[in-house]
Amino acid sequence: MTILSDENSVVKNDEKDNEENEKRAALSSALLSWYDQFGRDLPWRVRGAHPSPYTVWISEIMLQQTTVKTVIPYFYRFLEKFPDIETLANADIEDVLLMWQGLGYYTRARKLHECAQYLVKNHGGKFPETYSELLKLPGIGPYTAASISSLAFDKREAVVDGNVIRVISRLYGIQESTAISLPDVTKKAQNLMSDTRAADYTSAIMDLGATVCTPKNPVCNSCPFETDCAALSLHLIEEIPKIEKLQKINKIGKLFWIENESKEVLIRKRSEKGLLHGLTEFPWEAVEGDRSKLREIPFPIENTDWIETGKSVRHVFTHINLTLEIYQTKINSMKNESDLMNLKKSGGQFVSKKDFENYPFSTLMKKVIREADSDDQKVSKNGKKSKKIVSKTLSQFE
DNA sequence: AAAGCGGGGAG
DNA sequence: CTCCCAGCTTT
Repeated sequence: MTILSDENSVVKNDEKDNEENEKRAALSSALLSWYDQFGRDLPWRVRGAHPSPYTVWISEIMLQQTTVKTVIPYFYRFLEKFPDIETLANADIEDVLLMWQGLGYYTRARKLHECAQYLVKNHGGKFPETYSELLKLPGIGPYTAASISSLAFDKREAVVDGNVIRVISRLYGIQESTAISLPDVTKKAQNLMSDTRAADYTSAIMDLGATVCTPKNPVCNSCPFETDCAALSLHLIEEIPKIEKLQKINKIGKLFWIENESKEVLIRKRSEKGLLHGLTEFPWEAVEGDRSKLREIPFPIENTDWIETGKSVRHVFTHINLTLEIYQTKINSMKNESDLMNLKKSGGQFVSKKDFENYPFSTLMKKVIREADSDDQKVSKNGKKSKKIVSKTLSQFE
């Protein structure tokens, strides 16, 4: 190679870099113009100003794996009850869970509480501004660290979530046969980010993914990237990004609705580990597979009739399809004295129905309450009521 | 790197 | 029904 050609090569690369930079700047500018005109107005968003990090934080945590529409009422209620970091830090975790009930992924609420206490203890009750400091906080991962840093503090930190992965992988025509490379997407998203309007860029790319570059039926003729989108020109919009789907398992189980003579119902607290940990529930047991694997009545109470109500509740988790058949019984303090003692010893307690509102139930248990608490019995196909007594003695217990 | 973790609404 | 939404933590 001659010196001349080396110089040419360098010049060529510079020109190429300049072209790339201009291209990115043009895309970024187009995105921001689109946002100025079509961006959404959201409760946690302040046009022309930056929301507080607390506001951003609460909304971002709530929005994880759920939808804007679902979050909005929770957001208002939560901020009214816990208006700032210190109030949240001093709150009882049970009250935080109560505000969270029905929103799912309850670890988020626990980490929220934990993080507030951490901030009070270690950061003077204020949020740090940098990505790396934010990343150290409980419950805050790469996405939320970037979102707080950019939205509240206008730092140039690119968020990467499902929306961004979709927009970026389509724009650049990333069509991996396996999983999308997160570092690759992050780098491209970071490059695309505006130098001057970091916060607005974050809002803009999220809005684009949510309203235009949607998973199904994207509105490409309204997209600021229409003429630049690789996936669109390749006719691969519906194929990108490629998502692998996971296998679901079916579970069947029984749930036991036990009332005492005061019409109070037995509840208990779930263990602190695993699914729905720490939430309130009625006793239930489920197994994988079909109902032949179920134990008759795994809940040992003497001298009582268990009633198969014919009612059942079906609930779908991310990775489990669950069906619970509801069994009922009534016990009283005279006939079931030792049972009552055992139930209390194992963590059960009787609570009146109107006090249910003071306990954090999952949506699954709320379904149970709606079903079990209705007086009408389910009528089976042959017109007969399916309610029947299924067990009378302890001999059928294990 | 993979699995676990909720709930809801759109199509 | 299926898909997937402003992800994080644990193993």
